[in-house]
Amino acid sequence: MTSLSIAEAAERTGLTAHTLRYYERDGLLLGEVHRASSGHRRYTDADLRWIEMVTRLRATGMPIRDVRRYAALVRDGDGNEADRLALLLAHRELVERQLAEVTSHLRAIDYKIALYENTLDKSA
Amino acid sequence: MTSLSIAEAAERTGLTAHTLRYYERDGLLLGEVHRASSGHRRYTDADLRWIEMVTRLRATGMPIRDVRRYAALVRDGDGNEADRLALLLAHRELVERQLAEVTSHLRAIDYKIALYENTLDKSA
DNA sequence: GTGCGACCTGGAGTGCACTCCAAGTCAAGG
DNA sequence: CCTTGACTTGGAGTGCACTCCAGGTCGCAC
Repeated sequence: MTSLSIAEAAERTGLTAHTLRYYERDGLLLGEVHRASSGHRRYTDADLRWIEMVTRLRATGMPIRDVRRYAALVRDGDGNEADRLALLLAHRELVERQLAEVTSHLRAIDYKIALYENTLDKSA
Repeated sequence: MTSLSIAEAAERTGLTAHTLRYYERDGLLLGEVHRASSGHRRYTDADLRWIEMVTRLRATGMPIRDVRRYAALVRDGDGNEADRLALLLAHRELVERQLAEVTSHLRAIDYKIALYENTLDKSA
């Protein structure tokens, strides 16, 4: 169980140190990150794994507020798995709808691109 | 060529009247929307088609700033098709990367979902 | 024991994309 | 004429997610 400084954790997770502190302050983590005697944060593997999950949720567009809610459920421990599942399922639904929407808009943009490529071919 | 009030245009485009005014003010449209003698905006079919394109660009994550740049190119007329194409191609590239990223994060979340479904199955 | 670099905190600031407000205009209905 | 409702404007306000700052602490190297 290695334990990393905030700078190292930032590098591992792809977040900034600022963001790591912000997530902790805002209740997105499972608790306070352990501190060294100096008061500096020390991130465990478990911390990093959780932060990776948070990153996945954020990268798929889940608002901070909902990540916080999910974190609260996990923090509360066993017994609310159904709630966690419901939250994740709702999120997946949303993401899939968004993926479909973006894909369809992208196709329309592709069509436009093809038009421009045609125009430029002819004029060349 | 019908011509619609801002409320009607809002309904057709799925944007709010506020947003339509904001887009116009911010240079995302191809020019000032025509006004009735009362000073009220009157949207033409061409306006709506352009707004639809803006909506597609926005819905795929293009920042306002870039939509404005694209609008400026179109407004400037013939001769810069290569620039427009480059802008759209760059955008497509970005969107595709994002789609891939979101999809891969979603798969990881799906895995988590499967774990919860398992847990709940067993305990049921 | 002084300087340095990495870190700490509470709180303020930033950028983006809207979103809303106050005060006013206009055309139509009663 | 007066009211009503849909609109106009410039500008202020909001929500989100960071991002940064000032002032301070800690432990190590010189």
